Amino acid sequence: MTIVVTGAASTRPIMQLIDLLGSKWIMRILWEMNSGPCTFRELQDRCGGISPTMINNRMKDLIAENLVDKDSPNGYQLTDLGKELVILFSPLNQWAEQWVEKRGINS
Amino acid sequence: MTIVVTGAASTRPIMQLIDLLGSKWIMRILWEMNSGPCTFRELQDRCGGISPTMINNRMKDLIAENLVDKDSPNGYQLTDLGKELVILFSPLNQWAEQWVEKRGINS
DNA sequence: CGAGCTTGCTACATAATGTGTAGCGTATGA
DNA sequence: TCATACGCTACACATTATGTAGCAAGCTCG
Repeated sequence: MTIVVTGAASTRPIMQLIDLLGSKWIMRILWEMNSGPCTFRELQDRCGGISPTMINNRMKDLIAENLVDKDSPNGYQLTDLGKELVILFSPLNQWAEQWVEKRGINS
Repeated sequence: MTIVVTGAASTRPIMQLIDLLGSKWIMRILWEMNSGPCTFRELQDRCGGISPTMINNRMKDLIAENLVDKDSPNGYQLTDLGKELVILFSPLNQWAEQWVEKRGINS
């Protein structure tokens, strides 16, 4: 068996997460929601005018995954679990800085 | 620490990264490549039979972004920069474990 | 040499997914 | 009552991914 990675591929949590995060707009939405609760339409703006169809579908997904909450009086907001996830993005933020620097030379 | 969202959205490094990682298959490919250099077709297998068109396009992207290297005698492999990025995924791995646990209760 | 294998990769028809825009029904405030 | 903002839907159009077939180049082995 060549798969030494740990466990069976498609059922592993990380694979599910990768699938989720790999859906278009999901990471962007999570990132934008980190700056606080917001309405449907404000979220649309924060994401640069993404279509309402998309917002709606993605929010359904995120709610189903327990990363976002809708019942609050403030509109949509991250759940605690969601917040924990987004916090893990910040090393990516730092990495991205140096990535763009190193890349910026040719582009 | 709070992630301060300032500046023009689309030009910020993190946004570029989010765009990249949000492309279908990119995270999966990066993750799979972490278990070592491999050929085009083996990578296809690791990713569960993804289409060659997709592999080819994504590898072009990853090479252009300086995350993957093709000229090695071993086929495709992560660059140092690529390795650094994939390392940042491991907290996600841990998070995913408890996410699936907590989610499993209601579903 | 030459048959058989694997390699990276392309072509292209079909299916899936995302976009853009208009607008509905409800709430809220003036 | 009228205007405005809300969450959300409908739907035609565009973009992107999939699946399958197959090519040209490079082994390897008799």
